[in-house]
Amino acid sequence: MSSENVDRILTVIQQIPRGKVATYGQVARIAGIPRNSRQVGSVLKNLPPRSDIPWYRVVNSRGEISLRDNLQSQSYQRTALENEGIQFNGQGRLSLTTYGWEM
DNA sequence: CTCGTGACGGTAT
DNA sequence: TATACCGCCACGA
Repeated sequence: MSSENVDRILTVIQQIPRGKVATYGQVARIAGIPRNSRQVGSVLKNLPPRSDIPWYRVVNSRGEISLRDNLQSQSYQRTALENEGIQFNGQGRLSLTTYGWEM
């Protein structure tokens, strides 16, 4: 993938305000690569551990954390979001009211 | 070059 | 609600 797209994807994610979340699809569209949300996940996956990119503010279209494996990162993401006031329901999904960024 | 894979998403059934 | 496909495309085998 062109570093161009990678840069745009990261730039978009950095625009997500604290306490709000965006979906992979939204990030992809805004970054200029509609229907290619897989690339967003791919980029985040390759982020260096110490990155200052708020990757945890990116969730899937169903409002869930998309880290099937790695329970470590999974709980880290959930905690990070809850620390920003974002709430989860009993099914591990976000309350719809927590969206608010370009929906 | 071909294939399988995947932090995804939309539509159809 | 759940399962099945399909589109999309970078990446590595």
